Amino acid sequence: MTKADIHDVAKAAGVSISTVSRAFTRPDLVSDKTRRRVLDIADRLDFNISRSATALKSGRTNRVALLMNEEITSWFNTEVFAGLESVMHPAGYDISLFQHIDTAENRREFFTDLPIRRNVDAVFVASFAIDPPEVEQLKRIHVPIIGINIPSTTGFDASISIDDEEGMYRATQHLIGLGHRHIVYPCSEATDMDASIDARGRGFIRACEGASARRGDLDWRVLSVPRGPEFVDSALSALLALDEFPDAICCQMDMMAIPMIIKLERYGRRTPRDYSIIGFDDSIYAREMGLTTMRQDPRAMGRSAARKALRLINGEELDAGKAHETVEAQLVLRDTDAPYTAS
Amino acid sequence: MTKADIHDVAKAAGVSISTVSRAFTRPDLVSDKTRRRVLDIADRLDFNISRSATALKSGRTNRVALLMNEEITSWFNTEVFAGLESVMHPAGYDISLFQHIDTAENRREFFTDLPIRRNVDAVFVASFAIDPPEVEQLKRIHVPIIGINIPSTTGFDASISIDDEEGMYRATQHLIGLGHRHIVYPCSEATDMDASIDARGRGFIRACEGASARRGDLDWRVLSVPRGPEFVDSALSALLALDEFPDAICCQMDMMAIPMIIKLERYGRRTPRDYSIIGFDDSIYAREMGLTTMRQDPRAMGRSAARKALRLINGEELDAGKAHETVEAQLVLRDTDAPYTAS
DNA sequence: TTGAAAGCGGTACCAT
DNA sequence: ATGGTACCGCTTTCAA
Repeated sequence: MTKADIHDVAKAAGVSISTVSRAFTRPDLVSDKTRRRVLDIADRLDFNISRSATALKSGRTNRVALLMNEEITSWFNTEVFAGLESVMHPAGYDISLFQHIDTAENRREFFTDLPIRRNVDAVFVASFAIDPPEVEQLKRIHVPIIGINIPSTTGFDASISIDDEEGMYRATQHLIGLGHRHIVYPCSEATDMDASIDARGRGFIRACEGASARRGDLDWRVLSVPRGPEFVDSALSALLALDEFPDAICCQMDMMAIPMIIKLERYGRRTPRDYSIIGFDDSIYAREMGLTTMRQDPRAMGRSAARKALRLINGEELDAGKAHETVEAQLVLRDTDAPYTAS
Repeated sequence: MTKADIHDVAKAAGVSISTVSRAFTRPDLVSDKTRRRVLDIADRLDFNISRSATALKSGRTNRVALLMNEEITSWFNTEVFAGLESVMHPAGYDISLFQHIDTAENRREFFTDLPIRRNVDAVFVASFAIDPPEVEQLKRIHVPIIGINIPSTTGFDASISIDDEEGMYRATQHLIGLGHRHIVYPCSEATDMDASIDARGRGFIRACEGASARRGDLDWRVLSVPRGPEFVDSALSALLALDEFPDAICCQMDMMAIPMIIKLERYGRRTPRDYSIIGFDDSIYAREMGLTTMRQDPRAMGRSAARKALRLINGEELDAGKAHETVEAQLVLRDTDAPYTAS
């Protein structure tokens, strides 16, 4: 017995295939009795509407693309994915994931082949910059393009981004406000890919330059180390190589701050007794560590982006001025910051 | 100008739609010259083969389902997903994710509605137990069912699982071998869902009972605390409430071990000076923490499961005895274990 | 090597 | 409320 199709169900139920179809997709157009019988028989026959057929007929694909810079396994990317999924899945969409749109080669391959062309109903771009020619190529697929944490909204139909620059500015201001005068910003080197990270560095610098101009006694510096699995150790050794250990450390992200706290403890440096440290993200273990940090909520961003996408797919207008959204990071005060005390 | 379809391309290239189709899917059947021209024009017209149409015609869906107990955001689930994705995506498959198949209600809903019926080419079940009636329902969709970390292979066409019981047995043996005689196993309460977790507890108990029988001087206990975001704090307070602080702590997972180390440090308990501790998973920050742990590689399991699925989808047989695989966890020695010394 | 045409499994318009 | 039917966009014989 091969799989039953719509005709088998129609026959078994003594109705036409139109009625079977309607019983599934427009139940209100079918009499109660008929609908119940049809659905019952369909269930018995293991029948279900084919998404491929529906997609073909409707001209939609019921699929969206998600472009990511690196891997989905990073905290940020996973959360974004979970947020998108929580809205798109119930709406009947699959998410087709394209990771590692990061190296020049991968990018070129993706943007010239454009494998998603005519095969997705929307495209999400998560946390990387695409340059103008790439935007142009993307637009050729003629579907909404929604950005998540993107540096420029040019070419995007909608977006939601965190204000990294302002967030890190406020984090730095917080440390300065506590009286710290020797502040270090350990970070992995800027890439032209990860705009979020770069913006954070600018926020740190702006806060420090402002404070310096106002008071003049601020000793601050950026400790830039190569990217890679060893970046924390690199930052750590750079930190320990300084003439004087800083009062305060402003971290590019929690993933820098958390191991750093653990390792500094092994060198006898304890927070907040010996130094204040602040993270960025409020990601895994931040709460357990008691890490003071700037919280962002990538899952909520994913949800918001998904809702915008659904509206655009359905041809609805986004409320004026609501297409592009910026959200602020929130300072979460915990146990790794304290007022400066001469030691 | 509306989107070009296969006819537009055919016309522009002066060939039939058959030739356009073949130029994409069976390039070898089309003359070089023709193929080049067709593909060129297709590109110019932003044309691409429709996956929906291909799927419909071929009877395949180019989609697989992934069933998860909780959320994709857990370390294990993310890694499994990444592993599956790395194989399935290049093979042309989307992964349709079904999270939270955990509560009785969600399960019932999923298994009776069976929304994936006739709409996926394979089903992956990640780290939860499905009971016999549920297996029966799943089988009604008549596609391969592949398990990842499942307690029983009954009803599955293929599977790959880690041997949690043996892994935790060896972890415990390691601590006993170091001379520790007072060992505690903090864990969150067993559920009938998460079989991995339960098996680990059994491994701990088996090791302890064995050692007790052999030598008799072992003081061991399981510290079971309610699940939830506070489970580490619950375990910690239970631990500190013991009459005597243990020599060694055997953790159900790294997510228990890592915060515990950090928090114990604040109570003056340092590892490995005051106690040994071992984790399970080798997940995030384990390396940076220097945590001695049992490593598992869920990403590799995802890849393996995906490869099995592709073979089954293509009607190939799996090598005899290779359908169901069990892998061992690996002991990773780092800095949180040391021989027992009277203190 | 290429073209014509019959479906794949539905949807939705038009009748009744 | 229900049925008949053209068609969605491609794949694949079968012929030429």
